[in-house]
Amino acid sequence: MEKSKTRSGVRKGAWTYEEDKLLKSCISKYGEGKWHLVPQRAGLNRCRKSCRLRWLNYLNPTINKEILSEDEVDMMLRLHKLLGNRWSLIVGRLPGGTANYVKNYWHTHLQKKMVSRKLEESKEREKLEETVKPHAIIKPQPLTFSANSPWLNRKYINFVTPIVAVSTKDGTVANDHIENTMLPINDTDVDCAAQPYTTNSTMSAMWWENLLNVSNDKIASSSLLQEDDSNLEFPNVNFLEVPNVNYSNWDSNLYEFDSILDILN
DNA sequence: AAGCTTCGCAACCGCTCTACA
DNA sequence: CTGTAGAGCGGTTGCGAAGCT
Repeated sequence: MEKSKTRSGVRKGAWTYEEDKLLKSCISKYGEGKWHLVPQRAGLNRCRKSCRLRWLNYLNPTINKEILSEDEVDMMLRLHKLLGNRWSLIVGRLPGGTANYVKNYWHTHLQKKMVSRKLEESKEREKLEETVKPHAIIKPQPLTFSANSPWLNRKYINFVTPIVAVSTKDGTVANDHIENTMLPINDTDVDCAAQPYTTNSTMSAMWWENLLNVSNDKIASSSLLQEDDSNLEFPNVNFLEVPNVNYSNWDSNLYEFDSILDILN
């Protein structure tokens, strides 16, 4: 650090006891803030930034100069994970600290800790990957039908009953979707495959058989089908829309997010 | 004991944000 | 809307103390 003066003649470098005394008495007299006036008021040959920094990082009596406890260090790690290098926000949760102190502490103590922790984690992950073979996951696949499929051809499924009431977002039922409509297997999951609704148990069993035997090239996701009608191998199929989406969970998630922000602010 | 290296922290710098004319 | 000044923040620097050889 240069102990010389700047071009404008303002002093730089370490603060002397006398300078500290002048700054302290100035702040106690006029209070914090209006830093551009502080050098003049205090009779200091320092820039306003330097005065502010000296007060906030060193002279302010609210600063807690004790060594951080384990809990506080743990809190700092968590907050840093959450907020990144936003020291002013982090220090807001660590009473008595200063942003500069927290920043310094992070760079000198915790950064290494974090690096070594990450290294350990990646080693453990590598070990796991060596010993544990990944499972082949068999996911249920949605089913598509060809236009000639007997399941959807009226001459074969004339016994199939009204197939399904197609809900609209406002909850009304569109009766003109009766032909070739399909019930989702589970009406809470719009991504699931559609199953023709039939009162005939043999037909139902055959449908399931068909589902299990279907070749991969016949598989398409229902979401894809919904995105673009041109992809429909079977364009007349209508899928149930979720009639009333329950946003209560979303609301509660938003509430939790707000709570986090409240804590941080 | 002397010289060198490492570490911790105070302080500076440059940039962004905000308020106001 | 734009320009300007003050305030604040995060990155970086460099001094001095502590530790090591």
